[in-house]
Amino acid sequence: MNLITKRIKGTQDLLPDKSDKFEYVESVLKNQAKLYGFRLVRTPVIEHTVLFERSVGENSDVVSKEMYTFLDKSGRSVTLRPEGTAGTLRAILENGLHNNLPVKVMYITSCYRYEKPQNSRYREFFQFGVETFGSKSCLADSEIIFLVYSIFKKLKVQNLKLEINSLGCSECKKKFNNDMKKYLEKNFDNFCGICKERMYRNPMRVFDCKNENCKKNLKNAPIVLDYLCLRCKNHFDDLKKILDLEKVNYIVNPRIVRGLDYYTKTVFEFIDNKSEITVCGGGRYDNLSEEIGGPDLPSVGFGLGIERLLSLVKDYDLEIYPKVYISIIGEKARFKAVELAENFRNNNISTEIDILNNSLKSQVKYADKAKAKYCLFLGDRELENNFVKFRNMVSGEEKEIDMNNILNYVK
RNA sequence: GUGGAUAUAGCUCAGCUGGUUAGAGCGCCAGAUUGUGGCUCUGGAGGUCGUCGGUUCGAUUCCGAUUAUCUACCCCA
Repeated sequence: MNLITKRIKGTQDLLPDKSDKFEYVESVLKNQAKLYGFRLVRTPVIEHTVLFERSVGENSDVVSKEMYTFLDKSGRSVTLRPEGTAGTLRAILENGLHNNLPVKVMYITSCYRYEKPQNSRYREFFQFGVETFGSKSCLADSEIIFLVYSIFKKLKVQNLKLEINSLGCSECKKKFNNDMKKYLEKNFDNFCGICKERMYRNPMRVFDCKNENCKKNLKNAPIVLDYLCLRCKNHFDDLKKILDLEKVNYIVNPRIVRGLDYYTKTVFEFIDNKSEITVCGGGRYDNLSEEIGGPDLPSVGFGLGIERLLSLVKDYDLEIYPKVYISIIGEKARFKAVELAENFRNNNISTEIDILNNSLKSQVKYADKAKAKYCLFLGDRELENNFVKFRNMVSGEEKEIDMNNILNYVK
């Protein structure tokens, strides 16, 4: 085969084999979130570019080099969403939902980032996320962490670790960044080029560098947690207390800072022990609403990578098999078979029928592969005497059933 | 953007230091079994050997370029 074109780099075709699993996981995500009181929102894939510049942060890698941004026909700069939070918050504010607090919403959407694809990393990927708006309380933080936990439990995903940290409010962040900058400047020559740039734009992010040398030089660097004001410290301590009470295991890692600029106070990541890949990341973003022109609206949420989650889900249960297969023997039976099939389907019985004009043998073979429960045979003999031959595909048992009674039989 | 690997049938892959007609397994279709799946046997369909160029009497094989895929880094879900 020589197609004129293939799928776009970093995108995936979701074929029936995998889509069953996708549907299953999606239903678990939605059901668990509903248990916690989150309701679904859908926002457009496409937003004005400025929304992401302001929220995710112009200096972040996501905005500065990974966005699908283009001018539409009227010359407006628009962007395919690179994450779910900004659009969700925009929609909440624009539609005035923040007048009834708290607002708890979830979303499952595709996101787009123009980067080089690799393991568990795509240009089009699916994100599940929840956001709680209007609560300063660490109960809101713990609630979403419990939700993630319950999802993994339900899906039987194990070997994940939870790392948490607190970045503090804007005051704490500012003080820390100042000292961090001083520290980095003192050791300026010991850091790699990227870090050197970062120390001026967003010093905290130097912690994300994986360069061994840089890591070494960070050993005596200031620690965010030492800079928390009393309120932030209490918030973080309370969160830990609640997690302890519910026996949720976590590691405090003062080095996780996250790449999206909007995070404040609590941040957390669920990391797969084997691959070290972050499956779920989130935290608090109390200033984001004001950043995009909204009121003071404390918020907390997370994003969870569906593809990454799918690769961790081993077994799942989803009945998708047709119940009945109708095999057709000879020309005359075709119309009767169609009539029967439609009758079954109208009665909520999933039914398949030969549409390839295949031999009877391959028809039954197909029924077997499709895992149909029953196979019906319709040929001249049956038509003449007004019955249907009925075969139980599991036991192999066969019966002749009166045509007028067949519906009750397959039910 | 930087590094590594790969590209042969629908899928997974063989193909020796270059040599007639490019193979296997699985899958698909058919027959053995003239109206019946799972097991077995037999046959069949299906390939511009990623693309372009070079070396050669001759290239799937060697060389160059290009594209695509995978993978590591950066970053993130």
